Amino acid sequence: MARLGKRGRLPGIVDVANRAKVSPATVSRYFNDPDIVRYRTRERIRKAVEELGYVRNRAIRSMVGGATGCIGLVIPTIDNAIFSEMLQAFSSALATHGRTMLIAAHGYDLAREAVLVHSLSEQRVDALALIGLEHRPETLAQIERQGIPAAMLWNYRPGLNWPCIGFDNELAGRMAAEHLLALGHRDILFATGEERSNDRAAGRRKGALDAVRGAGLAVSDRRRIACPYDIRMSKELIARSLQAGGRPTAVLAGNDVIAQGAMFAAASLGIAVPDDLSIIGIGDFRGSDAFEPGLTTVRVPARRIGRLAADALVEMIDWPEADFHHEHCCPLELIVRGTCKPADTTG
Amino acid sequence: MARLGKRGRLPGIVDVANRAKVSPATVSRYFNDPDIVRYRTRERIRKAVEELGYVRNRAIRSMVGGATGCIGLVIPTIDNAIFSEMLQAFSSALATHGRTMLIAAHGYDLAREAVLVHSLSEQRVDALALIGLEHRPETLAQIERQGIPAAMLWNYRPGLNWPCIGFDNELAGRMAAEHLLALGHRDILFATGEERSNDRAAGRRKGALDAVRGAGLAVSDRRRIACPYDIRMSKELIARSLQAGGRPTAVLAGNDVIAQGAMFAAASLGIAVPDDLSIIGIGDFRGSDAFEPGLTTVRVPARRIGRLAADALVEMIDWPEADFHHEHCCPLELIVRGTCKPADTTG
DNA sequence: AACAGGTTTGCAAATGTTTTCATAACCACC
DNA sequence: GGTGGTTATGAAAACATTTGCAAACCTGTT
Repeated sequence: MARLGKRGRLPGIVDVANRAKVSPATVSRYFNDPDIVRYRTRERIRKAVEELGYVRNRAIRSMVGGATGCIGLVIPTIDNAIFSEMLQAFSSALATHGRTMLIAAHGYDLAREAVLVHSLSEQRVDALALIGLEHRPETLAQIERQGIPAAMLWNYRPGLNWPCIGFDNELAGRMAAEHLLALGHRDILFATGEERSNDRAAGRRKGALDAVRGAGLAVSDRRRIACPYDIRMSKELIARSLQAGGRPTAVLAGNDVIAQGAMFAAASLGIAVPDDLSIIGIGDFRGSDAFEPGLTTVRVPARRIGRLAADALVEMIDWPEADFHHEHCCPLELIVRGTCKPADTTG
Repeated sequence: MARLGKRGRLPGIVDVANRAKVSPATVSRYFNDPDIVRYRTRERIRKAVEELGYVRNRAIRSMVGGATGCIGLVIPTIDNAIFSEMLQAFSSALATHGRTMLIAAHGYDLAREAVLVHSLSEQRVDALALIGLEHRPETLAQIERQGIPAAMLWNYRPGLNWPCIGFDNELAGRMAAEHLLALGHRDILFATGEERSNDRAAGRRKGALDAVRGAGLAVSDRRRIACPYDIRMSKELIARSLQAGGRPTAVLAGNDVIAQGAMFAAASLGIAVPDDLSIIGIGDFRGSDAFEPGLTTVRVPARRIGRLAADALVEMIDWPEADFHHEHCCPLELIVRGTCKPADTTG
């Protein structure tokens, strides 16, 4: 099917070797361990490479048991403010290690995730990063069987037997809830993310609900809605909920996009934030600080996770014997800005 | 340096062949062109593959002139709302063709772009997509020498001798300006993107400025600012400009992020939009419609570009002889929402 | 001039897959 | 059972690189 096409035969390592009057072996060493080849020889090779426009084939190294320099990332979706911050950090950290990022998105479908992992195995990625802790058994089996170093990102649970770099999503939910409780809010609308194939959203909801229940409060079903990851849809859903009689005094949003939707919902209904309604988010996305008023939120260390994950995976590739225990639970931080104020307790 | 590590020897095609009592050639055919192998044989191979957990090595195919199934995308930054929409579309369109996306970000640095293209060549990507029309000569030379099918995305200029799929950035700027002019605005603040290594931002500014100058208006330097791609910084820059005496009646933002910054700047200064200030953006990012009021903007077909680009590249890979002339100038659309109203011409 | 010790280099085998060409198996029909 | 024409399979070469081992080459010392 795939034909050779226009690209005539590209120069190979032997072409370079011939031109530089050395053996292919030496050219190989020139690339992989330059220090062991003599300066004079090195210069000759450099020149030959330049004249021929030789580009070495890294893909092929997988044959000889070598590394391809590609690291795979399997992600629910690219089109997501907070993931893309992490992505950017991950990819640039990888670049500093001379690696490239192979990316595949499954659209919050764990069955598809399994096929993506398989497909990335076919490319012989040197390592693999997955989002979340919840995966199909065949996905995990595949990774183990292939012996690919892998890490799970974004979510954290102690005592997992996989490297994992993330934060405690339950804690995030709890922190948001506790802030609201501390401000005296007793009637809170929980607008959390959809939980299909998404253990992060589920964790946050659980944490938030546990906190308010722990405070002895009941949460009616009317006060719990699941929002998609989309400002406009969140806005509509929340607006509808806010219009139904008996308005809550606060909204706890599963992430900042939902929180932003909540702010616009309030604006569209003429509800003043924070005077008539408090709103808290989770994430602290870029731009959340620019809102008017600035969004109060729980900051998630997205860039940090990306960077740590890249470093950890590269370490696992370079020292396969060493048995690192990569388990980072990154700290969360409550960022108080302008969208929450004490509940009116005069009622 | 790179050791074999824990992954003991993985089963290869000959292991499968032995177990299935066929030759490696047949196993190869089983994967690449199943129809030509007899059903009974196919079944035997299927079983052997399953029992051994064999995963074929696509990376190695590059050796035999085959395709790796990887398509490279070189992008200024991943962490950008509008690119990530395009990215998502590109990657899922690629997935439907059974390809994976190798991604590399250069941070608006064309020198780094050149090294990324080289590094992607080393991975033997089957095709390459670049953002924008402006690139280092060595970048282009590299691509041509390697004979890699390539396309330039996002920007469009007719008569380029590279495949290109994008839209007319000058036109986008002009459309925005003309909308404002048609509403009677004569004093406009131009808050466009930074132009270092960014021909898209430059084009938009030029188009906008040409339009107002064509209408016989002069634009003072005070009315032109360059904003980074960041809501908060845009907000600050624009707020500062708005506070300097003689407030404009409208802001033309180089993209929706800047426009959103402008909206918050106005909000922070107590300036009513659109009553006291009109704002128009370019992009129509996800969420721009949720703002209060909804952002008037020029819609850029990000997802369409991603999809078309993926299709075009795959076509170029599959039929290397065919001389397609891939040149798509995607249409723009003015989306009128609530942030612009006629200028108060009573003054 | 010979030698020791270390540094550079070349040879050749090995790697996992595809592909061309030739051969073997199969099928339908006489 | 033989024949001709497909169709399915196998053998072997080719692909671009790495690497263990051994040979060649230096540099300085006796």
